[in-house]
Amino acid sequence: MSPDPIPLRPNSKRQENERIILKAAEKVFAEAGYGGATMQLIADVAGRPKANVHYYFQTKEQLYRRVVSNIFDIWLQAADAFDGAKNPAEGIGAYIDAKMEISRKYPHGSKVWASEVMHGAPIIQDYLEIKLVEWTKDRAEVIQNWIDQGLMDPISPRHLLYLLWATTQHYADFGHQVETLNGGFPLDLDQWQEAKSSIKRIVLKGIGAEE
Amino acid sequence: MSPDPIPLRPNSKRQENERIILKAAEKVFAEAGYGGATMQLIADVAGRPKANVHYYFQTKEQLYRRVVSNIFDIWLQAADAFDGAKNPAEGIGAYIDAKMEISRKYPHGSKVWASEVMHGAPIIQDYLEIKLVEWTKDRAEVIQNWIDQGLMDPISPRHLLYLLWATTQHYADFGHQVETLNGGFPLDLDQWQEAKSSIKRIVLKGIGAEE
DNA sequence: AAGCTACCTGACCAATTGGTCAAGAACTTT
DNA sequence: AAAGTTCTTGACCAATTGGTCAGGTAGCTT
Repeated sequence: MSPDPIPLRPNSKRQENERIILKAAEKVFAEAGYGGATMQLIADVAGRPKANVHYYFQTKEQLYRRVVSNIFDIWLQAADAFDGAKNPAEGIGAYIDAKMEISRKYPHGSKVWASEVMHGAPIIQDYLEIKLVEWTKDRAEVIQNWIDQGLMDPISPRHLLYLLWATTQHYADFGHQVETLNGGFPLDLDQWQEAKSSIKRIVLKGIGAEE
Repeated sequence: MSPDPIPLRPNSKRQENERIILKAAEKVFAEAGYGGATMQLIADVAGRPKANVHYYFQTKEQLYRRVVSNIFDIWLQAADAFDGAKNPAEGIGAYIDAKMEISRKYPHGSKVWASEVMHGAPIIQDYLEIKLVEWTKDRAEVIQNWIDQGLMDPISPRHLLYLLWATTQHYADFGHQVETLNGGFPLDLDQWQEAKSSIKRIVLKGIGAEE
């Protein structure tokens, strides 16, 4: 019934073309939102006819889902920085660095993710309810351990995590605002560095975890 | 040529109907984004035929612009909390309270605003480039004064403001995520209180401005 | 060179979109 | 009660949308 053109052994051509389309889609979804994005525009940005996009991704929703889960995986990976550490200053410091690098390197993906969650996560509820809940629980426990060991002040781990997420995402999601307030120019590398150290300074001192 | 049905002395009926439509529009724009929102859905939520919505707001963009500027004005008003204060703990503390109240009371509007900025502020560039730039400059000066008076640590005022905006907005914009991580329930009043005091505690200590 | 599979795409379609309009209903003002 | 204004809305339209499909090409395997 369904032709289902997905080959058994992923062809290199398919992989490459999917990559190009996903990159274009990420940009268009980020700039226009899910509802505002059109398959035609994605096709144009990817430099191919619309039917070709539909050859690789049958529906708009499938394409969108791939874009979202790609960035979500990157997002979760930043947790590695968290895990190896033996004290809050090291762990949270590294986590801030990692998340800021994500905001800098994947601004489109960050926006797509933010947009998705903001609109009630209609497409990736399952991700949120399983992976994220688990991830948060683990990390909150790490923080609680630090508190119990007297390595930092007794602060609600959950609200600390929200502060970290919000602040680091801000530089991607509200990048346009940040840019406007920077005289119309994107932050340069020095300014990114300044942002990172400002955040780390406030947060680490704020939770009583200075080195 | 254009009928232009706007009466010279704003009728009370018009005011009331505009209010109802604006409220419905705010919700729909927040949940679906500008591109995903439809005039038909807004009309349905407002409980009136689509043509009636078009009677009060000629175009989708005009309606949207009104929704966005309404929330932006509320957002800027929170600055009052900032201004009256004589030291950072009081000023920034009050500002955090005010912005958290906005997140709690106007979650739809906050999302619309966030969405607009995230997509490059195509509709309200002018607002951003004039009002916001000015507002930020003023507030940054207030913070700089506090620093110069030795009332707080020497921290980049700009990045501190970003941290405040991001964190307080988070509870509205990412309300769905917060709710999911709260077992599927919205924060109750005690939890909002806990959020506020956690943020204040971290930030005020973090900038060296404890009372 | 024949056969198979993956890839490609112009033309097309049903559904939905923002927006219009004309004809009338409901108020105010005179 | 007539005249003028504001409000209301079903029916309609041109444009755009996501998605389909048939007929073709390119490249590997035998």
